[in-house]
Amino acid sequence: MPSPKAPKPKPSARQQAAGGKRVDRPRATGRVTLNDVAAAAGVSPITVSRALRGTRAVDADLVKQVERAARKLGYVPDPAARALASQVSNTVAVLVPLLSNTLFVDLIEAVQSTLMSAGYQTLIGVTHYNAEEEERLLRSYLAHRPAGFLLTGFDRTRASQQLLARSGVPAVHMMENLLAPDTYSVGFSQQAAGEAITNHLLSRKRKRIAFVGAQLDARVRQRLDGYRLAMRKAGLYDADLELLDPSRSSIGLGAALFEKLIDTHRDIDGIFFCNDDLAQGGLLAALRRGVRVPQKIAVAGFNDLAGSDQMPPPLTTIRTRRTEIGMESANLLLKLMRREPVPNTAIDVGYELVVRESA
Amino acid sequence: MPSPKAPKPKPSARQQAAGGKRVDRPRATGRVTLNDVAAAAGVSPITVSRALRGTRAVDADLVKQVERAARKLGYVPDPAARALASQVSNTVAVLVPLLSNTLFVDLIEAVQSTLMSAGYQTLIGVTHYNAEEEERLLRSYLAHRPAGFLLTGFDRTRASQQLLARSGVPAVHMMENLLAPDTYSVGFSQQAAGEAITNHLLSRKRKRIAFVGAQLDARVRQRLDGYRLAMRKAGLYDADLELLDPSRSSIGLGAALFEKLIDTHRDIDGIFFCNDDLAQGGLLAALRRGVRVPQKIAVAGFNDLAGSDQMPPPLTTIRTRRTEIGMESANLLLKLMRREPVPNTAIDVGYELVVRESA
DNA sequence: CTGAAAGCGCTTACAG
DNA sequence: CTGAAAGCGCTTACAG
Repeated sequence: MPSPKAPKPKPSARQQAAGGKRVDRPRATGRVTLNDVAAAAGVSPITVSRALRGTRAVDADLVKQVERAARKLGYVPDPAARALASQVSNTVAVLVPLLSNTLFVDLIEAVQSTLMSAGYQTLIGVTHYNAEEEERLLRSYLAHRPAGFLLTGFDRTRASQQLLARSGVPAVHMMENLLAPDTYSVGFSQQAAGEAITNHLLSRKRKRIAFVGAQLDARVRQRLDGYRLAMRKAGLYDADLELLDPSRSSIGLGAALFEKLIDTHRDIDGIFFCNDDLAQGGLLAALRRGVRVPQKIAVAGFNDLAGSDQMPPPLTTIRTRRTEIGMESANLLLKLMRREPVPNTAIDVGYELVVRESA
Repeated sequence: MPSPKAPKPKPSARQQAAGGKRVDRPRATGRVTLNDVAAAAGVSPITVSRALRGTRAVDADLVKQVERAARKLGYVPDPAARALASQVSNTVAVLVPLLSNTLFVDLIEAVQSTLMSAGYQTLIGVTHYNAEEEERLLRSYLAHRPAGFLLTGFDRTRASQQLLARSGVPAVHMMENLLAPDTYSVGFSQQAAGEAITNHLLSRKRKRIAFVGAQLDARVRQRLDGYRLAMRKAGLYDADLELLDPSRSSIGLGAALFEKLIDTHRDIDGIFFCNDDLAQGGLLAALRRGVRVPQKIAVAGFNDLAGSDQMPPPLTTIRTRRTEIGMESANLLLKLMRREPVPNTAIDVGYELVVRESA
């Protein structure tokens, strides 16, 4: 019986190793690596790493040498190796409720172009206005060691909040503002904007102004708060004038809600739709039903989406600065990721009342 | 003078090592690793790796043991480590021309949900209909060792094509079909669809049918080809009836082009807009100008986008199966990534003529 | 069916 | 300002 403790062939392997580089088990990838660049430039790999990233002082001549070698060899850093070694990727995760609302598309386009020029990738996650789905996405993205998060709004699960806090990954919240320690946001007061557009309808001598809302997410509810405030201040608030539907906002839904409203409330003389797609549907339904806008009913929307200026009649609305919010959010996040000092924790970009013919 | 060759303190470090685990230079990450799970389950790390991935046969009991340990410890695999070791990430890059056309948003939503349930991440790149931009994105994504590519259409730079071919990364082309070896696509014949909607206008007794196109990308040109074919077959083709504008498609542009067209061509009795947003703008402009649709001019669009069914009058159009294309493309790519046999290299999902009141 | 060793391509932490 | 060594957390390629 051969002893299981018989000497292993290891010593000979060591002898081979002593003779030069071991060549067994090579996992050739064909990729140009930092080592290749280092060899070509005649420096050590760490110097290449530092020269290319510019994180630490490297002799200017060496930097040039390294850059030349890297360019010549067509070197492209490996993000996976980088992420593994440094424990942080170059990926920023952006979480939005929906892609079918052009509002968020504008936001994303701005974010993506700003982050891309700074060398970051963007991972887009769609939460469908669902806090549980958001939590799931957060968990999955956290495994990728994102460099930062760009989130929409503030209402998320307790677990999501803890996940974010514990991870230490910098995050910026878009579209709303909230003053709280270690909380960064770029947006505007949804409530103030809701109040402003309601006040505009009031200034047009309207007394029976309805609020039509769909989706009913946090931001819609804040606009509703603004509407209530304005109506109460005018002494005209009537809970019966609120038509709230949790379904997804769309042109078709706007048309349906408009018809429902005018069939049940014959005295209405103004409508504030919480989003432009609803308002567009309302305008088209009014046209079909022969309801004159703004003479019989003044109509206002929110967000100033594509097509609102072409409606019959052109829609009065609140223009939100999505592109600006996207850019500012990305820039703020960039600073946080680089651990640079940040002046404001809540940037208010404001909004704009756009008066057209519908109100 | 102390000798520079004095014995280093290393031996003592080695003695320490002999007494247990070396603890110098630990880079604590706090992360639960494969090793932790292996220790808890009482197996080797490779067994954990195999048990969790299900790639190779592992004893059923061991698998359960490992899964229990992983769950208990809250183990989440590290994608960066995985990508580095296996030379392939779990990321699929999706390249679309634009996000502001809901067509592509529908496509992305379908793709993302299909891929996510299969454990893949989606990286979305926007090319802005620019082949150079696409090439840049391709290069940057290739560095991430994507598991697969989902591309829009077929017209890209020569360099992009070579990049793709050399990378060996599987790719599926969406929205069009092309029969070529090692080329996978899910879409429909843009030309046939363009011909079909033109034929529909012809069936409505229209003789002076204009084609209004914007963007003028490959797919729009194919629809134009279909229009020309139908008009020629009917003996009614007139190059003067084509209004082509390279700017980005929008409702506003559609309105402007409609007005330009009717001001210069008083005999037109039908218009095929290459995209629904243009057609919607045209319909709204017709309303403003008092041009009756379809009595005076029949109007048709393409894609069946949101709002087309609410237009005054509802728009006749071609419904494209974006969600189906997205799902089928993702499923096809999934098979290619798993190196499973693939039956068809070009899946035609067809299209649908939706007749409403505008034509 | 299971495992010990090596390696993927970088960066960190020290040291000088 | 520059570098040698170790390590990030996995999987591949062998071996049994």
